[in-house]
Amino acid sequence: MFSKACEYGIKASTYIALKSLEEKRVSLKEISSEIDSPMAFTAKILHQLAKNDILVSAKGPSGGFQIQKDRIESIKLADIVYAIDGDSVYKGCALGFNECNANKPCPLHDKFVVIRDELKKMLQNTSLFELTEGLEVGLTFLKR
Amino acid sequence: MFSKACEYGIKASTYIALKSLEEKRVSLKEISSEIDSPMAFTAKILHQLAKNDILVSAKGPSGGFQIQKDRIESIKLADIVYAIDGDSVYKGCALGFNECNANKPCPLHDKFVVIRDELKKMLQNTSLFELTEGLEVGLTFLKR
DNA sequence: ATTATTTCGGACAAAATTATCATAAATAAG
DNA sequence: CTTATTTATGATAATTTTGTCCGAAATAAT
Repeated sequence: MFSKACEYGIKASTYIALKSLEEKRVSLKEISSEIDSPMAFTAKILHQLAKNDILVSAKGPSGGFQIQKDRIESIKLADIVYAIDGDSVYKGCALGFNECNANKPCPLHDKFVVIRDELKKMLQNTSLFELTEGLEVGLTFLKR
Repeated sequence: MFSKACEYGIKASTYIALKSLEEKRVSLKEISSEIDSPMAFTAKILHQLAKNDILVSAKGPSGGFQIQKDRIESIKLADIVYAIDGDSVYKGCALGFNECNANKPCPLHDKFVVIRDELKKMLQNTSLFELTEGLEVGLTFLKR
């Protein structure tokens, strides 16, 4: 469904959001340990998320990553997915056409668009804050 | 969403179904040309679908692939996807956990399950016959 | 029977994705 | 100012997926 990069991106962002809620900046080391992801690979993804203005990075001792507290509720999963995987999730054709639309649809188009749009809606409506809620009370997990 | 292999598998099966409706067997060459897919790679996928009892293959001159006419309506997309991609589409976690369930869910689990189940239902309810219908009347396409 | 055609099946190759490593750049702290 | 720490960045490697090649096996037609 999502690329590994995107999976790590969402997990990392969620963890960073959780810590940012209590004004804490977190290091790459802590992040990749807490979400159980390869450190160097995660670094690249975080860098990309920073470039896309989703999180803020700081170099040097006591540096790390953080999300502006007042944006944790307005940053949606769709923003993260878009920053990493682009719009493939939203525009992609089930059968792999570069273009596929009502005008010249693949045989699965109509049925697939319904699912794809639901996914899109879900990602656009789900904020980082929502994802932190379950984590905070130990109801959901970022690693097994 | 689906692997390339799966995309080709669905397209190929749909084309074979279309031809099988008029009692015609089709060659690999014709198939890969009609769905615009790499021939040798498509061969492997077709072979796998044959092994999984979704289509029938025949060697030798005038050989090729075919689907039993009376099964075109009962073979669902879910069968094809399962034969090629396994159950990852149905059991996969949005954030990549090997296991992810209500008991120990990832932060996105509840919202994702809704989408995943819709996809599952759609695939289980869509037959090859349905996909051929639009093709026959030139409303849908297998290549652009 | 021989031959031409077509799928079968394994080895191999290319491309894309995922992951690692090493070094540079920034910066906080002493 | 120096040092230790941490992110930034590009090169490289491993893995997975996608795709190719070629000979084997089957079989229809001559």
